[in-house]
Amino acid sequence: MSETATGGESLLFLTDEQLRKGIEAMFFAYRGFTADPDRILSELDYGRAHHRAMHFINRRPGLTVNALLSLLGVTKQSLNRVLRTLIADGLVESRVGSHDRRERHLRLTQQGAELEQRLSLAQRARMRAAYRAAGPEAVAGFRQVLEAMMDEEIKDQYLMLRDGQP
Amino acid sequence: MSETATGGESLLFLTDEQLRKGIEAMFFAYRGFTADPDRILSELDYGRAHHRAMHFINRRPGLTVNALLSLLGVTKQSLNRVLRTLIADGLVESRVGSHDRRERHLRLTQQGAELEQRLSLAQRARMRAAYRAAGPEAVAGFRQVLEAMMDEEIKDQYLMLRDGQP
DNA sequence: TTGGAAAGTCAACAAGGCTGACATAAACTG
DNA sequence: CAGTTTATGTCAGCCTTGTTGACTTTCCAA
Repeated sequence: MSETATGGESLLFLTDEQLRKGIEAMFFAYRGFTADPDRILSELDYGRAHHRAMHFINRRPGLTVNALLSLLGVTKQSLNRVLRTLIADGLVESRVGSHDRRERHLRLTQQGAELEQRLSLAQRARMRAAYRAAGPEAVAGFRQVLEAMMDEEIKDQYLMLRDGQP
Repeated sequence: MSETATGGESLLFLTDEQLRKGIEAMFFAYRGFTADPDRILSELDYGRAHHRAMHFINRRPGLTVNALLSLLGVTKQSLNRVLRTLIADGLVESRVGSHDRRERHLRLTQQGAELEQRLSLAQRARMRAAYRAAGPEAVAGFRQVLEAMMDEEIKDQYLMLRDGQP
């Protein structure tokens, strides 16, 4: 099989060498991705898990515990521990569902929204700098590759979140 | 300031909305990125930390503990725990440096190289599928954005690894 | 009215981060 | 040569965040 061209299109970007660079880029970039919020969180005695929970609660106010569980991909026991501290600290509010009273609907309190904003601002600042440095075409490619890398079920959730009422 | 054009170029890709999508894409994609090796590792009673160590030892055979430490961004105590099990299990070999005998130089054993290959193969398979689905232009953008997202010192290490003798 | 879903809780455990303290050997420096 | 610095390893203890398993309470829906 020719290595330089197949069907008229170069496949050099699929070499193990290229893949390896992508893998290492993902690894190192993810460190940067979480670094800024992590710094803020550690001052407040919270962790990444708290940030993630608050992010999605902010994105979908009133979502149920089950829905959050499925977005985060962790067990309810693990989430519950985080959620309990957030509720105890007055950052998250848990309301019994009106339609189905077994469900708990979660939303950020004023105070929770403020912290979420602070974390989100820091994370967006880095992302914005990266986007600006790379340019719009690169950003489109960035998102395409990431989306293609997701597990199917997770991608469905991502798309729903991405395209639901923004 | 105009929102639609600045210097003749649209900046719509820098809206908070776009940044948010990128942030969520990073989060969900990273799950996919680690999912396949994680499955293999959990069967063998190893974790992600073992994989990361083996990856870089494979990439730079003979690298010192300090160099590995700095690539991974963890403490020596944390790394040592992982390294000790890898050495005990015969996956990694530690040799006293010939020039500076304080240093330990790390390399994969035959057996270690086999496991590394297995993990790497799984991870590359997903990456390859994502690359193929997105196409070469997208892949270039993907890497550009990731590189722009890294911390400076980490980026230097990444570039050295990326461009050092391949 | 009963089955099962949603949620919460308790207990126990593991991985993998962290800090601090200390030991050793080797290399470097004055 | 004496003293300091560097590279590494190790012990002890702590934290976060993940896991499983067992069990309860609530309460909707068939």
